[in-house]
Amino acid sequence: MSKDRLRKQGTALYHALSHLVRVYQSRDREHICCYDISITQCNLLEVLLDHGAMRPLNLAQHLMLDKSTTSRVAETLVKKNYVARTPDPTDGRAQLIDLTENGRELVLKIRDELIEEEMAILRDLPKSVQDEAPGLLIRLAKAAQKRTSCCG
Amino acid sequence: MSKDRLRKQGTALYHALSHLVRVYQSRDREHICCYDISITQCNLLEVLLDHGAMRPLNLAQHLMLDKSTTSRVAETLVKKNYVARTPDPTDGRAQLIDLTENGRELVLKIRDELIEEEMAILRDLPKSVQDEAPGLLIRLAKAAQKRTSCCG
DNA sequence: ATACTATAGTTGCAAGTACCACCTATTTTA
DNA sequence: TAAAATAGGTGGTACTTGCAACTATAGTAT
Repeated sequence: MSKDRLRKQGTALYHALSHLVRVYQSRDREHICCYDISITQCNLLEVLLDHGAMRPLNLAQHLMLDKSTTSRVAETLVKKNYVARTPDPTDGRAQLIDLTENGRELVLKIRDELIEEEMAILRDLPKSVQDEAPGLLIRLAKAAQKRTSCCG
Repeated sequence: MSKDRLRKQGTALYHALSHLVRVYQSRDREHICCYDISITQCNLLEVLLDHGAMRPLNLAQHLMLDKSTTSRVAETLVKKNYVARTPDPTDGRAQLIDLTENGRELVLKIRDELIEEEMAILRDLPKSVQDEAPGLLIRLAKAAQKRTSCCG
C-alpha cells in the first residue's frame, strides 16, 4: 500500500534529517569557534555576503529569526566591527546593514574553509551522489519552507 | 578539470546544506514550541526513545554537546518530569537517565507530528527523490561525522 | 492639517544553549 | 595504598531566542 510506503519514507527522512542537522550544526560550531563569532553571527554575515546590504527586517526573514533576535545579533557584530549600520535615506525609521571590510574578510575565510570541508566530504562519495546531493537538499529545503507552522 | 568540478560541487553543497539546516531548525522550533520543551530538550528525549536509558556522558556523545550542557538539559527535563535519573548499580559515580511515562508520551506525540510533516513534504516530490533522500542524507551525515574539527 | 494606523527597530524580560575550567566522589591502576 | 583516571555537577560567561511593550517615523483618512 502506498500510504504505508510514504509513512516509512517519512519516518526515514525524519531520522535522517534530524541527525544531519545535528551533525552539521556541531561541525559548523567546531569550525567557526576558531574565530571571533558564533554560528548565528556567521549566518548573518553570510546573508550579507550573498545578498548585499539590507534592512534588519529583511535580514530576519533570511535568517528565519525574530526581528528582535536579529537586531541583537547585528548589534553584537557592530561592536565587533564586522558589520555597519547606515540610516536609510528613503525612510527615516529604517537602516541598512552591511559588511565592513573586516567582516567581508572574515566570512570569506570561514566560507572557504567550510567549502574545503565539503570538498573533502564529497571526495569520499560516489560520483552520482556528488552530482545529486546539492539539488536534492535544495528541493527538500524549498518543500519544507513552503509549509507553514503548526501553532501559528 | 576535475578539481574545478569538485570545488563547484563543494560550493553548491555548502550553500544547500547551510540553507537546509536553517530551514529545518526553524521548522522544528516552530513545531516543538507548541509543547513544553525546546529543541535540544526534545533531541535528548529522542535519543532516549531510540536508544533506551543511558548515562549522561553517552547522551552527550549522541547529542554532540558538552557533558556540562547535557547535564543541565537533563536537569531541566527532570524538573519537568520527562526524564528520571537512577544511580547505576555497577558504578557509584554513574547514573542512568531514562524517559518517564510522561516523557515517552510527549516525544512520541512530537515525533508523530514531525513525521506527518515529512510525509507532506515527500508527497510533493517525485518518486525518485522520495526514494533517494533518506539514504543520501545519511551518507552525508556519516561522511561529515568521520572528519575531525579544525581547532582541536 | 490632523488624528489614526501601520511599520521599523530597540529594549525588558525570561528561559535556554553552550563551553571552559574547576570541583567532588568513586574507580582503576601502578 | 597512593596516584591517576573517570563520572558527573557547578560557577562563570557569553550568546540565542521569542514575546510584549516601547519609541519614532511614515502613511492614510478624514
